[in-house]
Amino acid sequence: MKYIFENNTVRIQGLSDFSLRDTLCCGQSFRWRELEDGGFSGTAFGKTVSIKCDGEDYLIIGSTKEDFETLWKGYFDFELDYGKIKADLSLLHPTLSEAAKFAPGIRILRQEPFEALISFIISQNNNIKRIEGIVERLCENFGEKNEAGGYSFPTAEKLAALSEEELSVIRAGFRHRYILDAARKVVSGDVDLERCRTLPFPEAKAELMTIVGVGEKVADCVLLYGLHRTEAFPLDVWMKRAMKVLFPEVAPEFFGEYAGIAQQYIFHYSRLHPELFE
DNA sequence: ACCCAGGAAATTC
DNA sequence: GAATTTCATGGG
Repeated sequence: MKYIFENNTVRIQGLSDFSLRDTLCCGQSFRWRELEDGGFSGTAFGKTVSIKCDGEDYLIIGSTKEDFETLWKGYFDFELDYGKIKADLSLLHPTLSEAAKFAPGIRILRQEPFEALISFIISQNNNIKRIEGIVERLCENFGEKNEAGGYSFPTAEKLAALSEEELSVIRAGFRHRYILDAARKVVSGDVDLERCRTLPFPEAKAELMTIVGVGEKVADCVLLYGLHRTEAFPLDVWMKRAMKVLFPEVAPEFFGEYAGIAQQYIFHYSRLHPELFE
C-alpha cells in the first residue's frame, strides 16, 4: 500500500483485500452513511471524512497527511495482511473459505474503545437501523460539532454526568441505565479500557462484564471492534445459528488467533443468506 | 394486534 | 444452576 497527499485528500494506491461496503456495512460500526456516489461519510476521533473508490485507488477526503498516518490508516486496519489471514483461515474449513470469498474486502475497524462499548450496549435486543438512529442522536445531543458539520462521539465524562432523564432524548429505552453505568465505571477507573487492550483476554473480558448491561457478547464486541483483540468471537443470534448449521462440531477456539475475523466473514455471510437457516 | 431486533438482568423453577 | 420472562422502542 502506498499513499500520496494532494489537496486535503489522501490517495491510497495498491490496496488489496478491502471493500468499503463489506467493511462499513457489516454491522461493526454504526456511524457511516453511504453517499450517492457510492462513497461513505463518517466521523471518528472527532473528525469527519468521506472515503470513496477512484478506479483502483481509494480516496480519503477531508484528511490531512498526518491524520491518515496517525488515525485513519489504523482505523481501517490497512497495515494488517488480510490476504494472508484469509488464506490461513480458508485452510481451516471449506465453509469459512466460502464465507471469506463472499465478502473478501472485510476488515476489522479499530474503533475508539468507548464508542464500541456504548454502541454495542445499545445494540442488544435491537436492530441495526434503530441502533444507527440512537447512536446518531447520542452524538448530536452530547458530542461536539466539528467544522465539517459532523459530531464526535460523546466522552465518558460527558455521559457520566447525565441523568437518565437527560439521556432519554436518545430513546434507547431500558439501555439508558446501562450506558450511564458504563460511562461512570470508565470515568471512575473501575473499568480501564486501555488496560483491557493488553490484559490477558479472560481478565479483560471479565473486567468489561462488571458493567451492568455488558454480558459475554457485548464484551466480545468491545474487545474485537474497539480493542482489536482478534481472538474475540462474538456470538449473537446469527452466529449461534450459523455455528449450529454451518459449523457443527466446531468450537470458536478452533479458529484461533484470528477467530474474530473469521466471525465477521461468517456473520456477514449468514446475514445475507437467511435462507440457509429456514 | 403481534412479532422481532448483533442481549442481559431479574425472576422462577 | 438452568430455563423463562422482562426490559423500551420502532418497523414490518
